[in-house]
Amino acid sequence: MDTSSNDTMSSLIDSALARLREAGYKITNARRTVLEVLCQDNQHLTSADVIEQVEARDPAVGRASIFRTLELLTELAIIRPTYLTPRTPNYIVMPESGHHAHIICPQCNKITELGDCEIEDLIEQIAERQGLEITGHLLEIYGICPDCSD
Amino acid sequence: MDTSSNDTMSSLIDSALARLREAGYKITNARRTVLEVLCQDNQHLTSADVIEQVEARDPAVGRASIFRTLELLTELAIIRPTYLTPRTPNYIVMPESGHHAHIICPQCNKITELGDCEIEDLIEQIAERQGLEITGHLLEIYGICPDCSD
DNA sequence: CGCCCAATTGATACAAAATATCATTTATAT
DNA sequence: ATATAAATGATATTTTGTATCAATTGGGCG
Ligand SMILES: [Mn+2]
Ligand SMILES: [Mn+2]
Ligand SMILES: [Zn+2]
Ligand SMILES: [Zn+2]
Repeated sequence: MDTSSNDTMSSLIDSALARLREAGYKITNARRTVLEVLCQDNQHLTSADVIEQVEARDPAVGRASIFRTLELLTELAIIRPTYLTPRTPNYIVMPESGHHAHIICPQCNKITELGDCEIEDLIEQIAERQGLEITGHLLEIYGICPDCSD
Repeated sequence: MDTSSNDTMSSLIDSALARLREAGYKITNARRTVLEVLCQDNQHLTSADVIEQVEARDPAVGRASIFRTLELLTELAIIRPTYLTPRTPNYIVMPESGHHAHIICPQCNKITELGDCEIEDLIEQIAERQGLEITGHLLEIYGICPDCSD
């Protein structure tokens, strides 16, 4: 049994539940089940993955609640949506340099583009260390924008 | 008239078309129209945005071809999907530190997680410069993985 | 502990987004 | 110009996400 990673997992869940509670939300069966699934070490789950695994654990949990929970957890910055395949997300034109950096406000979704991301050196180091040919990068910074920060 | 930005735009399109051709794909009306829309300075377009604008330019272009083009352009790393709202994308559990960094292989979508992203100093500088309260960041590096690089 | 009650749920119906299919068209090499 | 595989667009279908609403439940209060 992978006890140590179970410990990490349950502490992740506990910390998430605490954040939920602090924000004034109830700890419900649906939310706990979704969190249990998300905190298992299989990262990068699609909504379909989550639905499938929650269904397996507890068929009584409804689809709608799963989506609602994913949305709520995202709002609270407990989870972050990323992408692997080109689906619903927004598209940017990647310049030939392959560099893009921006700030996203988690409240209003406003984007502040950063012309220069200034991490070329770091990228180089990582490339060498990993033995990879690096084609580009995206640096996303999450920060409350002036409009939302009062 | 915004001639200079038009120039940049058309050179962006030209470079994209060249990459398409080099990869052995045909330059079709549907693909050119989608690229024209994407290269206009409205960044961060959703697929719905693209469909709408392509429809406006040329109603003869079919929806399916728009999706196919977005997928192809992504494969060729000409565009990159990003996200704003929590939709189809994959979810990761964000640690309390708010830091996450990984490498994505554009070919096979394999993810290599990076424990330490080492850009705390840079983030600090950007925070000060922009006058923002920064809550976290995601650094994505695109690189062909060993399995795909031959 | 046992009420209370707003918050949350799950079932259902619905809307939107994306994909599979396939006969027709078109870009490109010769 | 012709040949031919690649690509297209129309259509049908699936998948994904959302609105509605009566029923349930978590958690504070007595
Ligand atoms: Mn850069
Ligand atoms: Mn970091
Ligand atoms: Zn904001
Ligand atoms: Zn790969």
